[in-house]
Amino acid sequence: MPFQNEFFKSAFSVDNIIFGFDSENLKVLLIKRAYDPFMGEWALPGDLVRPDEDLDEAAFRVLDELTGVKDVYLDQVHTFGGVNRHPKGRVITVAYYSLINIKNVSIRAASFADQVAWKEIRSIDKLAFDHYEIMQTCLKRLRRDVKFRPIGFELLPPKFTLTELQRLYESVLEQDMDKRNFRKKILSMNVLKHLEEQQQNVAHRPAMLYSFDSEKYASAKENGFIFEL
Amino acid sequence: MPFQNEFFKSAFSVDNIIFGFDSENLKVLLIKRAYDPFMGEWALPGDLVRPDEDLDEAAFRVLDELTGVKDVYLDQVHTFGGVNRHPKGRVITVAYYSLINIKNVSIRAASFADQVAWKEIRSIDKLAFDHYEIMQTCLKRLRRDVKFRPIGFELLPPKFTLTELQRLYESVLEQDMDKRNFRKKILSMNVLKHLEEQQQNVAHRPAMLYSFDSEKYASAKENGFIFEL
DNA sequence: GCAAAAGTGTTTTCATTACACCCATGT
DNA sequence: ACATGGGTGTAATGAAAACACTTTTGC
Repeated sequence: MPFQNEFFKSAFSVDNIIFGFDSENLKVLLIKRAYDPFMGEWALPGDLVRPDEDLDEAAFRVLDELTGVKDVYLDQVHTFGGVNRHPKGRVITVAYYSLINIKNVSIRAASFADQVAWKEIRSIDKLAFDHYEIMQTCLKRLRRDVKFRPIGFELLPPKFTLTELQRLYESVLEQDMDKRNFRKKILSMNVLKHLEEQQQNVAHRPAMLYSFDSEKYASAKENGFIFEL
Repeated sequence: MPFQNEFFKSAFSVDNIIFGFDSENLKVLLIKRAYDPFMGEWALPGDLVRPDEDLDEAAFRVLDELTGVKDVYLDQVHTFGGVNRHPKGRVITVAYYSLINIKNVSIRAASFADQVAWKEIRSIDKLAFDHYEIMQTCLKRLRRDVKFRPIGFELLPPKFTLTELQRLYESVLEQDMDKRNFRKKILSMNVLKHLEEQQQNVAHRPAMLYSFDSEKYASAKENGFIFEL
């Protein structure tokens, strides 16, 4: 299998679908493109992978440049390689999705973007390149993953109420859930730490705060426990 | 995001994990490499993606060249892009897995391989490049998918007995199942066609033959039915 | 005192598991 | 007649779903 030059006329990129949650709706971070092609249109943040960079590294770099956050949940989803997906040449792109707490982040325009903004998922109906398809694929993946892994917590602040957690799941899965059953189930999993702390300044009975207990989760998983919502 | 030349010094390939089942064990199709690097070692079949070829096309092509079969189940799994995964340059590879009926296939050596052979999964402990890791990732994926989609049938001949189907699931999932419960469940899904035909020449009561009924499955799926084993 | 969300158990329904014997065929 | 795998039902258990009222706070 000798290497021929024609095979080296291609490039690869990563594109990030960065999900966030604002206590109401599931959102995704988009950029307005500053260059052709698709100048002025909304697109997923992404970049070409550098020659000395692993794929995951590239995805983390894009995320960091845009949001300043590191150490977040990030997972590869799918690689899109249609011959004509990029008008300027053969570029295959590896799609990643990440989950971040929207409040920890002050987004900043990067070199490749005029504007950066959180957009409600449901309001998006087109994006540059094949990015709309990529977003839908990642959304589908998120919906599947969130039921089988405790990743929802990544979208919330460290301390949260059970109702916030429920709203998050309802928003991601686009289905309502029963309050009592939700609590029963999530608490029975024994992955939450019940804090001795309440909400402040709310015009109703204040809710107790919880945090995700990664130690409990790790040891439960050791014993064959499977998170499933 | 201008295109710079240094980004075009890389190549991408596809690698196929081709699963088969011989009524006993889960197997995977491997090649013995005819060229350096890793000449003489067992590896996954794969090839560089051609400039005018979609990723999926490339995966189908590799499969076809090796086995002569088309129209089989094939799914993208993950993209491996470590900087040094290929000793001769930057090559990222997109891994696919496919499921084929081992008896329909007469494997043939391809240009890039001396030998081609079905190897029992459990007997494999190393492969060229990062192919062992790739195989493990695909195996994990197969084990997950097979529980949620009716893909197991792809590994069997068109007509099969319920026991064969059960052995397949046991072999893929590496766990024994109860005969009565397995039958009850798979039959209650209503995706099998009960044929008026039996096994021949077996030294025991002949089993009834079944086939997968893709029409029943399609219409059940329309109505929100979810296959789950 | 009223609005707003928090918190809390029981019953019903359904799916999963565990389990043992007779049947049809080839040799 | 014996060895081999084929084929069948029921009872017990546990998980999921449905469902309504009291509590605490801010205004």
